[in-house]
Amino acid sequence: MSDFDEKPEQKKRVTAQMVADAAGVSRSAVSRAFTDGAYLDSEKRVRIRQVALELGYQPNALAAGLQGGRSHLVAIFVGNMRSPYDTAFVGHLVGRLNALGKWPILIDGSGAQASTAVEDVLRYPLDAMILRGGSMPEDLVLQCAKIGIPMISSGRPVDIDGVDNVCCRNADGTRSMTEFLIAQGRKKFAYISAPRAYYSSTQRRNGVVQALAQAGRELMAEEDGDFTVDGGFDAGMRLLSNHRPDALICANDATAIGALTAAKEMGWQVPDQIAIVGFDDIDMARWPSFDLTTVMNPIDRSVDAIIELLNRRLETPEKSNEMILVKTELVLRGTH
Amino acid sequence: MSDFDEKPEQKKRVTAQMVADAAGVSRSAVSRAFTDGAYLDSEKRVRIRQVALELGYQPNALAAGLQGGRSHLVAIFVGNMRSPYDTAFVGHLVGRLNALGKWPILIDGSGAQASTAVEDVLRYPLDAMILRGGSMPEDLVLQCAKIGIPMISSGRPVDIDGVDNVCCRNADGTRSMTEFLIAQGRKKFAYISAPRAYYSSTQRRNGVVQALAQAGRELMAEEDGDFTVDGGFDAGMRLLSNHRPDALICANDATAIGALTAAKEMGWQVPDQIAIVGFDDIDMARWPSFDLTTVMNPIDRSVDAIIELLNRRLETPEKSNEMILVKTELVLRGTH
DNA sequence: AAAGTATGTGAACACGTGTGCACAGTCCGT
DNA sequence: ACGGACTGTGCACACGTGTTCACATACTTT
Repeated sequence: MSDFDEKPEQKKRVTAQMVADAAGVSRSAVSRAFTDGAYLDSEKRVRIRQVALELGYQPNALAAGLQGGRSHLVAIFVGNMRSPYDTAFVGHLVGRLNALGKWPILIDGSGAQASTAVEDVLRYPLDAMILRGGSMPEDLVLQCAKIGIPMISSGRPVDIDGVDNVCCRNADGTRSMTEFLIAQGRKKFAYISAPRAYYSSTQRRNGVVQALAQAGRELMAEEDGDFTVDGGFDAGMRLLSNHRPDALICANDATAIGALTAAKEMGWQVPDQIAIVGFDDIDMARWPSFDLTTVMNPIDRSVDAIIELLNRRLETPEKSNEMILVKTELVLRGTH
Repeated sequence: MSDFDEKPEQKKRVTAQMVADAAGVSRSAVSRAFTDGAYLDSEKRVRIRQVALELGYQPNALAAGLQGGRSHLVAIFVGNMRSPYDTAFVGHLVGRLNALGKWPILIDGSGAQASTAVEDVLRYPLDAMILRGGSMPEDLVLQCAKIGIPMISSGRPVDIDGVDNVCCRNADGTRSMTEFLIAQGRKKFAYISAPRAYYSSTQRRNGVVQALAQAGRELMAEEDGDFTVDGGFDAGMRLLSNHRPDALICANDATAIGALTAAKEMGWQVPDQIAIVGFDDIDMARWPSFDLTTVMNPIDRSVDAIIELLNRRLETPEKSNEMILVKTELVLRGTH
């Protein structure tokens, strides 16, 4: 019947005490073997780690986090998991956080249960909370701030104590794009926007209007999109049926791709009759079918900024709020 | 000088003991106020929760998880954070997990540090680990299995004890698509694949070959792509320069979109001269510029299956492995 | 009125780890 | 030879919670 015993069905997690017993040392020694900079005979350290490896031991992060230090957990609230830009953004961010030894917990901000999800995740002592686009209800932001969780918002500035911001220079981007198109000889400008709730669309529109005003011009037409390809397509159809602009600036790339498709379908020659440009420089903008001229909203630089702010905030929790503005760049392809 | 005291700079987390003191009850009562099904006077319960709300108290999930029950943490290993299909998949999955009260920790499998990241995240007592696409090194899979962490793999079957699988019927999908195209009168078939390392590409190719064999035919041409639009574009260029097929089946939608663009650029009439079809039905397949006929690889049903397997595995940890096969559907649009 | 039962609550333990503190042992300088 | 500096290690405490157990109180039954 010893066969029965041979399958211990080890379901319990291996604990430091078991390693200590197996290696003939105290539990403290095991703990020290896994903490850098702790006093421990180096030969003993390797022996302990060897035993730990054989037993499959890993320090329990829950117990360690309880200890008072950092938990290494970072929540990411992402407003729209469908948007190509946001998903690409989150992809980069996750990679960087992983490399830093931080663990990103994702919260889908588009779901109906987003508020309760945020509320519940606060049961974990988070190192930080990162907001990507979308809008987290203000009372939740305040609650996080009250609890003392560092927050970093990207894509929509949040003016609350304890919240750092990373934002791209939206107006600068569309302003220089508009100036470029004016210099190129374009005269009749139109804009496809996004709902007012999207902060960045308004900013981008401002840039266009400012550059036009500087040149003594103004928008000849305007339509409402919704940051999606379908929305851009519909808005493009409506706009190009009623007006004949020679430059169409869109609130983002998805909108521009939709509008570009609509224009081609209606028989417009791009870029001969009309320039159509977007904002963001998502992967699809580069696809040969679109070859979209656009304003780059640099993901890598924004993520760098987030990581930088995160490190600074963890270093000095009481520091004053910061806002890092990320520069845009014109990406000149085939639609201007 | 009382002003000085009024700003306590409360940085420490509120603990159950503080709530107990403030409410004039024992700490146990506070704990019970937050656990469903615990004996506690209902009037007292609401009073405690009221005090907790005012103080901003939330039970510390780290300490609670230490208690022995579930940790509610679920790791998601995602092979490629750039792929539109995978990111959409993860988006859905995150939403569903949030609604279930599980917290998804993301691991970027494409980074160089992916292995150590997986190793490190195992310090948390995870409820489960979900693999989406990509390939997690086998030794890590075995390590997870040894520790006893339930694993669910999606997109690439893993035949290891303790690993459940969700997989779409790749071969069935391309087989019925091929049969459909044959019935439609197409005769000369070509295929653009992905590297052999991608399990699903091989399966999809098999479906094509089987359907052709059934009709007494075989592939007339074949090129290697890499599951990306650029790869599909290049492969399409090469293939269509040297052959004149009337049906081109691609390993996934991104490849098909690239090939479609190449075909149009070379002056091919789609679908009159050639049918070009993909696999997955990503958002972009629906975009008006592509209007791609494809095989739907249903994300919602796959995610449903994952959630189902997760629940069953948590219910009965010792149950035998399961494999759920997800049915595909033809999506007939404009490129056939 | 006594005995039994239902209800509510506090004390104490367990979870697994990091670390301050005290102590043992070794090496060096005078 | 002796005191001091240095190195290495175990003990014990703290972290914040869920839960068992015993106990106190109120209520019902014979």
